[in-house]
Amino acid sequence: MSSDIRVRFAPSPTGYLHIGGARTALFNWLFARHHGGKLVLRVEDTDQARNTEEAAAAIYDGLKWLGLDWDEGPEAGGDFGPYFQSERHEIYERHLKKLQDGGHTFEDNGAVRFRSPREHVVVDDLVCGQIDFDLTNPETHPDMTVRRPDGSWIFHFVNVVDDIEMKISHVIRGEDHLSNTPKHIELYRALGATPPRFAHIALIHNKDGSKMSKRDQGASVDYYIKRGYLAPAVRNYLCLLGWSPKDNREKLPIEEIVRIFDLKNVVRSNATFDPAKLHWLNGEYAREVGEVEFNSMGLAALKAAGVKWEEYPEEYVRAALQTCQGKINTFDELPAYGGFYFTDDIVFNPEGVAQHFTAENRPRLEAVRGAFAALESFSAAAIETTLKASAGNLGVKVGALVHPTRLAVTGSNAGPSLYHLLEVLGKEKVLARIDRALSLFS
RNA sequence: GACCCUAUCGUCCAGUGGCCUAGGACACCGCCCUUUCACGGCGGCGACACGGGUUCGAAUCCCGUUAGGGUCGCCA
Repeated sequence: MSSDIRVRFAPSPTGYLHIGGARTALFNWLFARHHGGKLVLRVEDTDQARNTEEAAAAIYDGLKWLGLDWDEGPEAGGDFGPYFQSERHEIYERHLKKLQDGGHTFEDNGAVRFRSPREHVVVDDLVCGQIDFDLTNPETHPDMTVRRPDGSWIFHFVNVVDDIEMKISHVIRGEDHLSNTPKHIELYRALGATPPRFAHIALIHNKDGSKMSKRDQGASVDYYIKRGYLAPAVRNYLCLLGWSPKDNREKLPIEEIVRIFDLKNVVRSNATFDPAKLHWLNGEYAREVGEVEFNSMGLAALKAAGVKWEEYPEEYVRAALQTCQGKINTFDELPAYGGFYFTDDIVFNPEGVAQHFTAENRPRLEAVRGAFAALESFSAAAIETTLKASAGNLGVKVGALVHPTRLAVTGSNAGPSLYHLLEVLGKEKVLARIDRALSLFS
């Protein structure tokens, strides 16, 4: 399906993809994909920063990770390039000439400024509705500069020129640009162009209500990549920030969101980023990913935490990780959750020790050890049967044996299914760990 | 300060004049399930910022106030 709909994401190369920018890119992407239009990626590097390519690469990485592919732009090419503003001087020059020829500019200390027509401008925003701006007063709405004395360009101008040249039909961007829009519209008109449709989406805030900025933890997409979040989960969560399917569904496949996405359903008020909800959503996705993906994500997280799983047999590693799936929400929780599989140097939880390594429990753990030692097949089923039989013999609840045993073998009060974890660990290791734990009893 | 946007549970969303004693999700708290922790199930806590209108009837419409956010750059 072809369409004249063309949208763009136009970040400046800051070296990382801001979560708010990601959401803006996402909404542009959804809009483009929904309508069968095109998404253009344009790098706004008018400042001609040194390492533009490198800094921009970080943004590509973030977009790619989120699965937001662009149809035109860096790495993709296209008929409306170049896609770096620093390479578009001639184009800006041409439009400036047009502006000057039309008598829309004046010089001010070497800078070129655009003379506002001084009228009311109505912005008909797809999200915010019709807004009437009164630009008649130069005191409150000064004429904007278009070009500096040193020849470099001002954002507003190049932004508008590029959108004209790239035939952008819809500008979907952050609400922080809403107040600038009437000025942009004046520029479009002075350049003889029809303004695109605008859609300003509300900003994303921190818990304390402040605008999310680079300083804030979790403000960069990279943060979630490093912490082992799943891209579909982060993307799904971002969709929910300012948009909803209107039927109370929270977890939706991206294909479904593309299908039903509509700017009409975009909320007008600011949203607060809620890490807890993302954490939950990620867990929902982590529970349903395939074994292969779960394990590879898990191994990456273990490696990042310095856990040396490479020294263990492949089958052991695979089985160990599988006992953890369904239990953790994000992969950065894995080292603490299942790290005991990959070291014999168990660190015991102090509260657990005080609670379970008691004089009363000593003979119980010894009994468990004895029963395990006598086991032919060290399978989860056999272990369970044995442990329950031991509890029966001792006249105690199963829990009275489970807790000390778990603590002795893993050092923790919580973890994967005890029976399965013991099976994975194997008889030899289990007995050795119980012996060591026994020596720690008060 | 001027201009603009916004205003429903702590948070994210439903709700567009009567179906609302306001619904869902996250978080939190109970109970159940259970070898732990999770998951899951059940239940609880919890909001229409305030004041005026309009209307037979307002969370929903209008005005004002307050609050939050944004923009007013030779930053992007």
